[in-house]
Amino acid sequence: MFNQALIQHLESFIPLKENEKALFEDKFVSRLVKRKEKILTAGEVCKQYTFIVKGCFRMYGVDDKGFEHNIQFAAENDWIADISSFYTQKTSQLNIEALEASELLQIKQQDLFFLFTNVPKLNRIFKVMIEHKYIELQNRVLQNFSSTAEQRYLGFLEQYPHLSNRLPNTQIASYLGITPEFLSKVRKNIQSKA
Amino acid sequence: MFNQALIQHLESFIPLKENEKALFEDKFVSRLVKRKEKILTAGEVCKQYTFIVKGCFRMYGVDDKGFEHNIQFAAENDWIADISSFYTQKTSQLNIEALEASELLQIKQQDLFFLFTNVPKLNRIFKVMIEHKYIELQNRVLQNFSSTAEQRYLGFLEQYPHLSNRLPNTQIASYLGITPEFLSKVRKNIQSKA
DNA sequence: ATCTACCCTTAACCTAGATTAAGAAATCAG
DNA sequence: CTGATTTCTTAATCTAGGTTAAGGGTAGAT
Repeated sequence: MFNQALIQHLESFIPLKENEKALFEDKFVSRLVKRKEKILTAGEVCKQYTFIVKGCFRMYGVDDKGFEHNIQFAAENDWIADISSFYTQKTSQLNIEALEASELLQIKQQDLFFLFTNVPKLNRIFKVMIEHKYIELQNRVLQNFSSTAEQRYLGFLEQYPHLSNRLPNTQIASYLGITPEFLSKVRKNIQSKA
Repeated sequence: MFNQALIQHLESFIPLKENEKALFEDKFVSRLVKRKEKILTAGEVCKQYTFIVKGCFRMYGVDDKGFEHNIQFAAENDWIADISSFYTQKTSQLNIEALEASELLQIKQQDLFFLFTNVPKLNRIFKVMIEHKYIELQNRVLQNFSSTAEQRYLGFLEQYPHLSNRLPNTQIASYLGITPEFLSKVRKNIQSKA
């Protein structure tokens, strides 16, 4: 029995025929990962495109001083991959790590390309998906520019209410580009206003 | 006679047939703009996808204190649009302004969608194009995280050598997220090292 | 060719956020 | 259930980069 979460997600874009669903069943591989387990490590090539059935991940880079910087989070019914490395097949500068014990479905590059050829409507779906990802990333750039740490934190709470009470503050701080200590100060300051 | 720059650019992805080229000729509109002229103003919907034949543009947002923040530059043989607004047809938060007197080719959303339908390979071209844009933006996010202003400036010089000696420092500062005064300090500091 | 608007730099002072340290609270794995 | 690890917070001190102001240089429009 194939996982309904993925099919439902894809059909939220365009309905699929039974034989198309069967092709997916064939190519996606189910996998369980533990908390803190990495599904991509910097220096490797990103060979899998991952759909998250259950759980939560972060994608992060490490700077020259050894500090980690979260670029994005992803949870249920979302996709995660280093798109740059996946499409260019060059080594990735990024890591993808489970923040909770998670369940996922993965497809290899060559199998995804097979599906692009044999299920043409998948091109449209993935074009729209990457457009969404692009827009999300652009909003992130915009938000980073235009705000103090407090404004960015409030923006984050608004944009990711389902994640904000699920992620440790230390991970949120890393996403916002500030230290956990300063986030603590910011939170205190917000509370004293309310 | 149709503009060769656009055709050459598109054919760098996939060769086109004569009748396909004719369709482009029909749908793209040539336009000249002066320095400082805006081709998109925040609050409007981005209705045109723009190919730059000659000249140079910046895309920027304005924060709540009235400060401008450059998100990207684009010059000859590159495309510029607020992809978010263009695809969603919601009002844009961004402005696109000519930094030099420029020559461009524009296509309206409905005409581009017409071409997507009638020249199917254009879907592939635009999928790859947006993948490139996504990768560029992700690199920008990564670079912003991982560096001091000096490192980011050096990274900018490396990544955009053709633009760095063409743009006023004040625009570069806005891209890097620092003040022109501080960029001046950074430049001085770099020189005294060399 | 020249006037005007923009651009670059310097310097003195100021603030948001980093760093370090350390204790209390929460969460995870066995 | 319990010890081990992670997480959250506070506070003192420090620094990268912002702000303001002002002079000189450069490039665009007419």
